[in-house]
Amino acid sequence: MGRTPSSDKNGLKKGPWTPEEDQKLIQYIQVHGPGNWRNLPKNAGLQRCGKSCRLRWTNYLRPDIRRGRFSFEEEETIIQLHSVLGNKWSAIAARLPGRTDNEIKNYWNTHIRKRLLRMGIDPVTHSPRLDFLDLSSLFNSTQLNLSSLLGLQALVNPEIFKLANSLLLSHSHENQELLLQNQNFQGPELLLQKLQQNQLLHNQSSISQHNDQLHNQVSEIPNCTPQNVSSSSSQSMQGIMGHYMMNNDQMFQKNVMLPLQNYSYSTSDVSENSIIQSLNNNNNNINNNQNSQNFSFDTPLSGAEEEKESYCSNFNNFMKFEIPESLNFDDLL
DNA sequence: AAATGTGGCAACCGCCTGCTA
DNA sequence: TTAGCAGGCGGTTGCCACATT
Repeated sequence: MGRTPSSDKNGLKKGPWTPEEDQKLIQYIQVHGPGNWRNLPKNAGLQRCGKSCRLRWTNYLRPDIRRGRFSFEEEETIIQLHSVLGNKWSAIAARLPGRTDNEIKNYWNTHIRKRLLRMGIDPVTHSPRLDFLDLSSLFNSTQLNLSSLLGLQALVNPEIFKLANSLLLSHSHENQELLLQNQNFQGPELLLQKLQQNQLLHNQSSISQHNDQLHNQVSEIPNCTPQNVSSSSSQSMQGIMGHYMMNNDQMFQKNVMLPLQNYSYSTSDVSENSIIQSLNNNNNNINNNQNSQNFSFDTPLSGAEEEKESYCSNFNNFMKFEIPESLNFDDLL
């Protein structure tokens, strides 16, 4: 693992550490502490640069390192922190005891990031990627206003559009004016951008008030029936989606943005209480397995993933969509 | 069984920041 | 004030293991 053992021009060894080197480093630090990293290798009898010793110690040998799979809670924390902090791995690691920035970075790049991409979520902005469905041409070629957008109601969950409309009304009259008056509507990006901006800019009390409304409205959404979903993106939605159902402030993103990417809708018999409960229990232990469904996946699930799949199934059943192959948007608009 | 592709991850690289003389 | 240095940080590399063809 790692790089081929080699030496640099100063005769210092590079590449993977041997057990003997690890032992030397551990023993030295246990006795003397790390002290000056530059002097450490010489004092410890290691043919390594100080930097290499420091990295080996902080990323692998430190006794408080927690190794093994990331738990569901850890993964949730990483996603949430990343949505706020970005690629500040050390800052994220500071909130995950026993995990190193390097480990978190690797986990993000090899697991979380890929899954977000499969879900059509931009791993940088944590927002839905509209290129996921490439609707730009559709919207650019059609004069669009809010009414026509809401005309999609026949195709998607009507309650979601009701929610979207309600949000537009409650958040800002600007939205309506923008959408209804702008005959040269620039496409879905603008719509979503404006909606998100208004969501973000709304003051705290309004958000609080709005969250209550959201709860009431979401609780009115009829029960849904699971439907076989063939696309990989839909499958992966059942995992990380857990994060996006956690935060009430992100409800809008989940209930409005994501449905816009997934046009076909079907209802299922998920418990509305379980949805609300999930929304109200961010980062708390949730063991609501009564509505768990069995799904097939491309790869075996880790413990954390299995936990998530079960945990998220309620919401995912609720938010399951398909894109009909024969869909003709011109007719709809 | 061999070749090829892919995922995972430890380790390296180079830039940045803060401290100190 | 500034130059030098140590440590921190994020991005990238490249090998190994496993899966797929």
